[in-house]
Amino acid sequence: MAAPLTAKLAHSVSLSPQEMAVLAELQVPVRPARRHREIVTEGRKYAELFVLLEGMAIRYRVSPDGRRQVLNIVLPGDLIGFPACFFQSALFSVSALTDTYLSSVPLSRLLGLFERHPRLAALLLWQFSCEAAMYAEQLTHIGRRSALERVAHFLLELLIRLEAVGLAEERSYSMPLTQELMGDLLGLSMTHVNRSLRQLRGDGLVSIDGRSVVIEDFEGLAAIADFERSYINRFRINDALI
Amino acid sequence: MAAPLTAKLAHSVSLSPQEMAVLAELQVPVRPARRHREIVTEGRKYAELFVLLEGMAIRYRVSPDGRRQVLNIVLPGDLIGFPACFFQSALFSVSALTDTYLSSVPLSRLLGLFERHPRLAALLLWQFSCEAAMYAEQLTHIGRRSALERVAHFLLELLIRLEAVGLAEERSYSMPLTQELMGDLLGLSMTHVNRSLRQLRGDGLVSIDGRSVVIEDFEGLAAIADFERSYINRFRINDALI
DNA sequence: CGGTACATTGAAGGGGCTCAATCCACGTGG
DNA sequence: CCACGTGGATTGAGCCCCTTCAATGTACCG
Repeated sequence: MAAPLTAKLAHSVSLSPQEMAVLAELQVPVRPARRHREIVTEGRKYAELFVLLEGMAIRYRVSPDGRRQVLNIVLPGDLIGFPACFFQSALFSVSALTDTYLSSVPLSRLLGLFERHPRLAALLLWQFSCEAAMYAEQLTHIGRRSALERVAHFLLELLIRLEAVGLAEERSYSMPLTQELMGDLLGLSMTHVNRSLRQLRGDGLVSIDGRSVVIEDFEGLAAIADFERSYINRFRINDALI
Repeated sequence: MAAPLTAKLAHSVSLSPQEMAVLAELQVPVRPARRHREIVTEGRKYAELFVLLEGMAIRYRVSPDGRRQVLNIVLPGDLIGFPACFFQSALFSVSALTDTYLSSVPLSRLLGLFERHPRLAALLLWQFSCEAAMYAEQLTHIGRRSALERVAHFLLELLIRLEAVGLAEERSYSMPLTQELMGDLLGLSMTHVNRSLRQLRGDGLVSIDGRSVVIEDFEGLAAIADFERSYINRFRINDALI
């Protein structure tokens, strides 16, 4: 099993051998969670964070009347359990999209890190910030964009995020979500997600065959979605921190 | 000038005199920001957090084509600048709704706190979690609820939040947002916000006269909005932290 | 007194939803 | 090996919620 959290952080800062050792300790022991299994359950109490080592998951919330909102997708190296473990009970659930491997970090150990490894603490704060910022981004998309814009943006954002963790080729990847889940993520009905995808396909911007997605015209999609090339850079860490 | 951050945290945990002293230091010196002035500007770099001591503000984002999304409302005692100060440049702006007073906390001082006052650090992490959780909540509202539900929920949520900081009576408060801003917050057009408010007024659920809002039928609104009585408790701190 | 900010209301159109049927791939058990 | 069930994708028809555009009212302020 790789150490995706280490890899992710090493992209942004250079880690000392000691820091890498501490991070490595956060990523063991490894434990599996199978597809469709809940990793975090809304309403339950947690005193730990999880590191997603392999596979994918979604954060989501189901309202009493059954409407489901997917908040975002969790990729390898991401932390699971912020903000959940800071509350008396988790405010939303996390469910494995594929078979996954996780490690668990007790809250006490996390807080200990903050005392003893201030630089790592800053990096973890930054990771928490990324999660919060992604919710805020998603809010602007759902609140103010048309269905076609949302779908186009989603396809590009996923390409960039998957690429960053080595799960996509230059212009293609395997779609982890069903159209129904895409709808729940984008605030659309499944039917309309399908129609939007059809239009993008019809316009030659993307090819979809089963799970396989090929971005045929990045610029064309980016123009529809108002997608920034430098998407990933928006989340760059403040160098005053390190 | 009061110390609203101290007051807010003291609601959840009992603070030692020393901790209260440290918190007090975070809330000086005081500096004003007038109505409509930007406190944080998207794209700029920050190496500090702000504590909102008095007045209100909004977090928001404007897309290149002019569409604006208000993320949420900032009340006294709230921290401004998470997640902004952890990034190379702020991802969204914060603007004063009223004349406000702020204090500024350099990032280095914040990180120092994490080393020297672990319990306060945990409380600050919890505050960050609250902000992230509120974005996630807002996502589920905008993504999956009708206009009437959103407006009703907003009116109740604001009542509870304002009450918690002493800015509302038991069932009335002064509305800090224009209908246009409500629209930008709820992902609706201003026109439709107006119509939704009219319907709620027509049904006798709420009275609105100028800025003054009176919740005439809490239960009726709560039924429409699927609002939980214990809204504020959802964000209760994990007692394993303290 | 004119200007600006905000609220209000109407009319008309469309984007996205609901409901419903169909199709396809796949796995599973008889 | 086939029948069947299941999960997912696709497509059509109709409609309604919400948007856009537009006009008007009203309070406040320089």
